[in-house]
Amino acid sequence: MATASDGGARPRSRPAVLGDVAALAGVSAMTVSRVLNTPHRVRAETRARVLAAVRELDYWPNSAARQLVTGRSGVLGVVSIDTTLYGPASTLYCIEQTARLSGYTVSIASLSALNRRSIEEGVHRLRSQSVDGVIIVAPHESAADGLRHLPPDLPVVAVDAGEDIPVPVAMVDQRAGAIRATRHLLSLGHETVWHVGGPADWIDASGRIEGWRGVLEAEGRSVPEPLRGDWSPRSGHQLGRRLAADPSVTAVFVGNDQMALGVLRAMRESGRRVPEDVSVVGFDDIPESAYFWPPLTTVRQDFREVGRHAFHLLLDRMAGDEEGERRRLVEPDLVVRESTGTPQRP
Amino acid sequence: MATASDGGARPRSRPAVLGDVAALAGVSAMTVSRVLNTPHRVRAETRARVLAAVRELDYWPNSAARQLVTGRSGVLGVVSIDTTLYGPASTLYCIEQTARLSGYTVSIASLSALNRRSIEEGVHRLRSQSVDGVIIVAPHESAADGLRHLPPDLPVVAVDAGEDIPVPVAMVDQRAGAIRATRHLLSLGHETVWHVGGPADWIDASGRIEGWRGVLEAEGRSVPEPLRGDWSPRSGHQLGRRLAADPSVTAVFVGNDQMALGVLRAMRESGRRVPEDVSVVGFDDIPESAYFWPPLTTVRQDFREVGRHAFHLLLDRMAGDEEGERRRLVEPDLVVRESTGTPQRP
DNA sequence: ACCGTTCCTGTTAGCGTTATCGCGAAAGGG
DNA sequence: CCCTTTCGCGATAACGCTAACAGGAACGGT
Repeated sequence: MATASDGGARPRSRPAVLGDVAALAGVSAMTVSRVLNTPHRVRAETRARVLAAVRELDYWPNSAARQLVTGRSGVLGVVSIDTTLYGPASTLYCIEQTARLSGYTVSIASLSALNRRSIEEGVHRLRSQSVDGVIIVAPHESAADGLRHLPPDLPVVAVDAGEDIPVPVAMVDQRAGAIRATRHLLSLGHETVWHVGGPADWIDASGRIEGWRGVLEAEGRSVPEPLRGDWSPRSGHQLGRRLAADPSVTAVFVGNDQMALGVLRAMRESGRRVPEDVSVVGFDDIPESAYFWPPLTTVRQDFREVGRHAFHLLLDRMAGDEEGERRRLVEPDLVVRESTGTPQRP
Repeated sequence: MATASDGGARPRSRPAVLGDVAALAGVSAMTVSRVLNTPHRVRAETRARVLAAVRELDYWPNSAARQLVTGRSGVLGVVSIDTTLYGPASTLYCIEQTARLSGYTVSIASLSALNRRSIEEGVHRLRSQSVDGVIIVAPHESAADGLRHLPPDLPVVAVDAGEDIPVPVAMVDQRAGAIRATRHLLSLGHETVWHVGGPADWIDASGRIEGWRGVLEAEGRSVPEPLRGDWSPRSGHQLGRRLAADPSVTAVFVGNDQMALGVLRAMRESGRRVPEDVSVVGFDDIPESAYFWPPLTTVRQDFREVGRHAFHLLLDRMAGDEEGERRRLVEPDLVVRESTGTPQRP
């Protein structure tokens, strides 16, 4: 034993283990374990002695050993697409914050590609690190296939996913957001509303299109063919030019704020004033939106709330609730700024 | 044994362990372990039999057991401030990508506050999950104190940190970026350059101020008092108004792109044209910058490169290189767009 | 006085993996 | 042909912790 030759415990080389603490406190290893896990089951005086020894030796439990015997690791996995994007980054951030409060650590696996294989691989990487559960942030249609073929014994929930998948889902109600944005524009007096949407296989993009189309149809307005961008300002700019060239366009609902930025620029370049000639609404409410020119009317998504919901759904799942909630929707808010107004007819 | 009553191995309830594979392949557990860790030390034929059994049973090693005996977990920790910010998010993303290629998983600990205690707590959380090493992303002066009081036996590197700390550092050369931005403005013919900087205790903010001031002093120009914002568009807007009110201001170097956005808006609101009346340079090159109005001249930081460097520094550290590199700087690039030009004197 | 009960602590036996040593067989060297 | 060396594999003993049981002491009710 190294402890013997240490002659006390001062210049310890090897980190202290349970046995060292037990020896110093004059109790069994089991009692030390109990002090750490179920303190109320140990006499106050003994507990104090053990805790003193813990502090003296600077003892910290070995998570691997604990995990080996309990079967739980206290680690959650998050499989996510590009965490550089505002939405996923915010969601991840909030998942971590929430998880921490409940004593969980979060491990991540970012995806470069997005398909069944990459998702399986991401889940697998985390699983082989023995995570207790996994949250998947992959808002793509193509991800659904991955979500249907998960290891059956691993608790999983998804953020932003379609309707017909076998895991619980937390997400912002995209339809509701699109409905609010579109109604807002109609209520200002616009004949109809054009749409610049996100890429075809994004769940969010589809939801927003549905909501937008639904309102127009319900109100009996003409439904222009939606344009599809790739979320980037560049694509918004390109598509914005097409819309700017059409004088009948007076209101545009854009799928996210970054593309809306591109649209704003395209309008300006084409000499169409916002909001006098054309009204523009975005989606997301990124921190920059309020400082666009003009400040952007947009739909705010509470990603923090989504993260919280996802975590709690997962917690239910890990507790074994097979019949828990299957879907938690977060209501988005319309933030009206200066990029929308009553159309001014010549 | 559950295996016995399983009657084969088809409807397994309990996940397979090493012993199950060994039994099926007709070898000892140790041989299976060798096939997985040092395949070349096993006869090809035996190896094939074992691998077949591994596939048949869908065996995956238990990381906790492995870790318990080897002492290594294959997990890296990243302690970071708000990973919603573009810089930290990008860095984190790239650390994860790089780490994955070397077989490491990444666990995260975001900080809400930033001081010695919060950093120690973050490092501690990860450490108690037995990470093999930690990367700290905390670009604050106040973090330095935390960096000086780390557990001595844990490999740690930092991203964005001051000069006098005892761990290796990877970062963008902020001074160099500021120097390029300032020289660019002077070369266009501006008398001097104003500065809107980040919060006082941010390392990056200090570096940018130093670079900016250094150029002005070297060129014998007057050095205006720098203004300090908080990185947000809002603060850039407020400070931009002050600058817009001063007709002698013709060039502004702003500490990040978001504040630059606010400055652009303030200038416009005050009737000062960019770049005809005032030139503006930002820092970061966030994806939106090219679509600001006007498109923003800015300094691009390659966060991906920073992430890569940080990981490799940590790898050296974990290999035991006490005397490895201590500082890796990444050169930033000036991206000239349309927010800068020759001052037009009346 | 006796018999549950409750409280507190210890003993034993793993959890699933790899380090280490050992042994027989095959291979190389004189 | 004998003596080393290498190769391929197995037996055993940890790694550090907790589940499960066991047992003694103290307590209260009959």
